[in-house]
Amino acid sequence: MKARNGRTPVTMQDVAQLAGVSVKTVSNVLSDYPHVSATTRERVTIAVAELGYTLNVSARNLRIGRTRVLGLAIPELSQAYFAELADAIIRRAGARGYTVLIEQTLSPATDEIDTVEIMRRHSIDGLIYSPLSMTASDVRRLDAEFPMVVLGDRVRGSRADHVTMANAAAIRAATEHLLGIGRRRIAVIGARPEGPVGAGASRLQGYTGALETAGIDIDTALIRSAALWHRADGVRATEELIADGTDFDGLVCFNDALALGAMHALQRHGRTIPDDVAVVGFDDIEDGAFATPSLTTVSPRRDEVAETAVGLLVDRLAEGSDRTAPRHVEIGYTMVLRDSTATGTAPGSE
Amino acid sequence: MKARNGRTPVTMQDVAQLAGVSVKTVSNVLSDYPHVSATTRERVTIAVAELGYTLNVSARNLRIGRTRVLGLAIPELSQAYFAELADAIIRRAGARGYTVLIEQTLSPATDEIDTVEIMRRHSIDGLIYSPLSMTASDVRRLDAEFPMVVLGDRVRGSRADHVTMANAAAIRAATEHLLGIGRRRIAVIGARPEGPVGAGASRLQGYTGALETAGIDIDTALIRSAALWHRADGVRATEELIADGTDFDGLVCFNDALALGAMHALQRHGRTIPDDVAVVGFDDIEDGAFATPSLTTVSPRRDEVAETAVGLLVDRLAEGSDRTAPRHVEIGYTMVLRDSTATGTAPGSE
DNA sequence: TTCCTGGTTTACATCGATGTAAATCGATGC
DNA sequence: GCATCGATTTACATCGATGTAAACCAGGAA
Repeated sequence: MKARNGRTPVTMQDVAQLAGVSVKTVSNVLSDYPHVSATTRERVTIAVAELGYTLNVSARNLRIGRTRVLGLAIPELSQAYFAELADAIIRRAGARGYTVLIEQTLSPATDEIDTVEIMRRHSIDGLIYSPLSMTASDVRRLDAEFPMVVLGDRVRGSRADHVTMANAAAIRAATEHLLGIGRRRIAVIGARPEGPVGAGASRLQGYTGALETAGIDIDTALIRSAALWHRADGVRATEELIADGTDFDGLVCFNDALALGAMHALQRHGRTIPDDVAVVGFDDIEDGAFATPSLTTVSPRRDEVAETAVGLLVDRLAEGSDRTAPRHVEIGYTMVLRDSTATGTAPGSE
Repeated sequence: MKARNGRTPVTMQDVAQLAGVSVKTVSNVLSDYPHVSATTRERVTIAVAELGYTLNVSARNLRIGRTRVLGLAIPELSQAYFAELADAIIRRAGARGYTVLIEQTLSPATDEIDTVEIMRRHSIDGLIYSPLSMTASDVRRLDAEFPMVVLGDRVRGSRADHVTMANAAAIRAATEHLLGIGRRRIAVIGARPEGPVGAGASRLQGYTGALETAGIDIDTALIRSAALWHRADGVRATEELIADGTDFDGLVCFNDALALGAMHALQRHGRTIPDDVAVVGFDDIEDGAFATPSLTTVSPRRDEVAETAVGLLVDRLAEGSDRTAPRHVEIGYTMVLRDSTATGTAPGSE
């Protein structure tokens, strides 16, 4: 049992032996315990280097009870918004000494299984959960007694912390921007077929609210649903809008992917943006800035969301207080004006 | 010590006690050991449910010596190619019972530190490493005696498995496609300022090779470098090309982000795609399909790369054989023809 | 010289699970 | 009735680290 085949199962035991000290002293050196003599510290350091010793994290995790790993559950990484969000979260978490384990909830395999359970199995310290839209089982998940931050809409009565976005206000501002440049027949893409839940519902409220305030009647022919908020859904909805002969000169999309899909479809059908149709999106993903024309959008301040989410979670983990009341932070938004709603000037100017 | 504050540190011990069996029996039930009587199994199952017991993964990891977590080190998730790759890898890994821990190597924080060391600290079973371009320290990393699959270019003499792409051949095909539609002044964006290393070098070879075969002289004014292969770099290079007064009617970009940035810049400067300049990219990210005009590109078969990488790694972990020789798989490519190189017809047709 | 003090170092128990090998048990075969 | 066999179940050691508390040790005060 002593002779190993190929791997290097060097333990603190081995290091201690080589350095001629106790295991605990090795541990002390490695964890920067202050009261270690310079001589000892050096002997241990050398022994560590010589043996190529690496700490066994599983052992430490077991002993300490923490893993310094955060889980991140998002619908799918291939959507730019989530990729950029994950990027931001990984960076923030890294800055605080945490690594991130990602689980995609939109995967067919994960579909039926409780994500939280899966993630827990990997002994994460806490979870950041960004549900696409809240389903019954999501709500159940949120009730779990587990350090968790939920992104998106708030679920009342849950024990989790929440970081929400000003969905309604932001889409309202976007809609008002279109009204402000003189558009009156404003279509909207992204309503949820399954009804008034989650981000889709709040965003729709923003749209209708803006129109009502402006004294414009809601035309249901202008309200289009989209199942997944992917580019292809934007194309589909826009083509239906065109095929139906619906007249529109403005388009509010509930995310940038839909908007980019919509722009693609519009241009394929010979409509000029923004002259024939002015388009606004939501999310401020990088693609939008480089699309032709560049896309006006609402930035939900992704970095601020990431920072807040990680902050809330890490705070909660650090505190000895297990039972702090759930906290809720709402992040603001910023309008990002670009060519897809530019007035007067040609799309080439900036 | 027995009364806990808020958490639930239910252990197998507790379950065993409640079910009136030994700890090992509980373990047996949970790990589906076949020789357990139905009665016992049920008693244990009930006790587990009643106490809300969850396995302590750290403990199991320590005992077993494996964590079922794979590390994935990529430059940055916010780049669509890597996001889509990560998506694919997470799915494949999930299908084989592994979760994925992501580390971004392009982060300023990680910059100086050895990624492999960081990741190891998190007790992953293996690592999939996708370096942006090979640096000296990268090569050192590859020498680590640790189950690892490297994506991209091959490093000779490394102990790691490699999954490479047909970089040169693919870009050659892309260039030949432009030649095929009659372009003769073909610019290229993506050469590396730091010299002939990695993917950039192979891809440049493909470009020059195609031109040479076609009997066209290489004009160095047409070869533009880009540091990061982001959209902004594509914009910059293109604008320099235009500002310099360089004449060109075709453009090969070493990835789609560069190409999308280039298209943006071209259109801003009033050039029509593909009539004035035909553009091809590389990666087949989703954005390309929805850009205006849609982008012709080379698909490096991301899913196949992901499947192969995960497969190689998992195989290696499963095998008892510690010292299999490093394996190398080269994945093919597929040309994806779209409007940015369409001939004759207007960009609106398909 | 003896006691005290505070910095160093160490022995030992422990985190929560699983592998090993042996004990237990009921039924079968002679 | 007793040995045997396979299915169940269990006691115990063990994975590799860290917390606790006690031992050790050198220098200064008494």
